[in-house]
Amino acid sequence: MTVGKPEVEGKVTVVEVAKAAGVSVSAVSRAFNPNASISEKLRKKVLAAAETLNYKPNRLARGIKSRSSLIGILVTDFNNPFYMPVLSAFTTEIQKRNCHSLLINVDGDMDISEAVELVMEYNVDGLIITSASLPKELVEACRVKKTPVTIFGRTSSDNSVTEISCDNIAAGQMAADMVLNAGYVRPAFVGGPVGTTASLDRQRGFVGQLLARGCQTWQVVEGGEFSYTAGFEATLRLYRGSECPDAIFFADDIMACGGMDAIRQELGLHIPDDVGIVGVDDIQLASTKAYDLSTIRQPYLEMVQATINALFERIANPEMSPQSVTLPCEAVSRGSLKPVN
Amino acid sequence: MTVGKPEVEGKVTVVEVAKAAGVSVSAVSRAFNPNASISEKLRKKVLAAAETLNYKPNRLARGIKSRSSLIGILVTDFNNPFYMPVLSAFTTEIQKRNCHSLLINVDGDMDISEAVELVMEYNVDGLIITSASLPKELVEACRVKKTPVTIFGRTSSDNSVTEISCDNIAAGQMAADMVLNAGYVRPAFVGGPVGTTASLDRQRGFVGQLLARGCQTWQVVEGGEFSYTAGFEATLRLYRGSECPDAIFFADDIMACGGMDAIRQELGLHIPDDVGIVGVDDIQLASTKAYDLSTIRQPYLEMVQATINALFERIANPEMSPQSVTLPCEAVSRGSLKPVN
DNA sequence: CTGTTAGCGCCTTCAA
DNA sequence: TTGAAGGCGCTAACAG
Repeated sequence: MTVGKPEVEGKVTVVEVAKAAGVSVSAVSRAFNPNASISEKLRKKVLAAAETLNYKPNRLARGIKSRSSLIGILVTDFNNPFYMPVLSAFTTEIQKRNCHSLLINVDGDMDISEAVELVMEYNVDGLIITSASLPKELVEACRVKKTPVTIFGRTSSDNSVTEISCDNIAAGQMAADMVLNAGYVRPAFVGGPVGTTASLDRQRGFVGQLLARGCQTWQVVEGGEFSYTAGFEATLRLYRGSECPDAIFFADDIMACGGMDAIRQELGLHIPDDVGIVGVDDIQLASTKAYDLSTIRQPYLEMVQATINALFERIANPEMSPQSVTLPCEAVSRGSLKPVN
Repeated sequence: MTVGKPEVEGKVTVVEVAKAAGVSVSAVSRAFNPNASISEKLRKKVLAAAETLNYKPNRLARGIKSRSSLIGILVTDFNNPFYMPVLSAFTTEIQKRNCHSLLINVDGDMDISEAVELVMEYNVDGLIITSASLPKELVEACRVKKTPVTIFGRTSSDNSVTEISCDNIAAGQMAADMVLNAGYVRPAFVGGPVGTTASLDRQRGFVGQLLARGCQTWQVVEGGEFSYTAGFEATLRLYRGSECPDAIFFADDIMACGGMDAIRQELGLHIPDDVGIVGVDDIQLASTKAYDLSTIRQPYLEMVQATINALFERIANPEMSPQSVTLPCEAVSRGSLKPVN
């Protein structure tokens, strides 16, 4: 009825292809399954027929019994620019493996538990959770359902679920070294969401290293969340106190950017001469001339790779036990710290 | 066998629930379908049984015959921060309607056509495409399959598919007015990806209004893509020429930020005194103190709403004809332009 | 309003 | 290796 591919009116299913190719439906099914036993000749014939009919297997129907080829991605912090390239990398990697991403936004009224139950309704082959931990009973539920889960950017004590993150304690230590090496003497730490292991570990590493190197004049304030505004306001609060720091380590870059703007625009201080700044992540913004932010880079591409690898390994082999990975961070020196002389 | 919900070993399906509730499977099915005819009493009974068994309908099985409750989202420009809140809003709105997002990254080697064919394999109920147009034959394919499509952030001449965008021509005009009203006399336009209607329309509106108000001393350069780097480099190119502009209108905010950094850091000029800057979008970055960028805001939340509304209307009523919407933009004055006196 | 039954499109035993 | 047949979990006629 049209040009090119014979646009079929009705649905084209295995039955139509089988008919056209003069074979059985199971032959068609097998032709489309990589690890089914079928002769090259038959497969060719089927594929040819499928081509002319413009047949595509229905993934939903397939997913009922076997793999859905759906990977659930639960995102909890959509406002943090850090997750944009992360999400991009996840979808790319997932697509490379002929699977696709069911993206769930866990920001609003939905909580992690609901989200997990939800994706289960789609029979996802695997589940990625960004920066949030999983209640014990959900871990168990996933285990029963044999759905591999990987948590990105978070570590917990127990290893009943595979977690990929960077070494946040080392990140804090590196930040301390950068600050002290540049000659600052009254550093402060501005924390992210309270209770987040990422933020806590960075704080612990930072303070620990300050103490180890004999620095006693430090302070800590809470930011409350990973956001520009939180960094901005925490910084103002910091300078309302009596002990004004000469360097600040922010729990992440977007907070650091907020803090830098507070320092320059509201407090009228100079970076890096009056105050030195360090963040964590190395988001795109950090490398702009406007911020030129020294930071501890999270190797997010490697983290994504590791996450995907771990996930698909366990999809292929569900009996495999969870295996966590912690990747090293890297210090990136830019103009927000005085040069080391 | 455990605490709380009776963790069932085997799969729990309509059959088990029906058995437990002492009803038929169709009763169970109906209990979970909003617009099925079933007495409140029966539904209660079924729901109770389902609750104790911890039953959840299998969406894939359901999707085979009727709605999959999957909405495909095709994203072409994952690097532009503008799309982060957009994506967040899309997922939120879709989830509000008890559907979920199948996110496809069309950045890499995959093109729109492949992506569309792909989501079709998942029987998506609807399809959202961000900032890319759809080849004619795909429009037809979607029509045949009765899958509603909505294009976000783009307009084309033909109205065979519903498109939601903002008034880019008016945006360009507003930018021209802002620039001229602030007293600049040699404005330039820096374009985005060549051939994009959004960029072209902004340019057309901008230049048109300049001419209408008697300004003849303008110029146009190509940026090539919506990115920080593209804006940065196009700006340097601009100032290598003989005609140095005293104001620049960038095709979008992220380009404008790149341009601002080039102007301040590389060229040593002052904003807004030496050069005035205007962008389009009003991304988060634009309102930071570091950039404080005057811009033409795209009403992205309203655009998302309109997109979702149009999409779900057509899902509910597939015979409805496509209907495009163009929303007004809003000028946002900040420090990157001299104040109007 | 409710139950029975026949598919949806595919995969996967089971024989041949 | 191939084909025939019986599900997978759910929905949608069709009866009652």
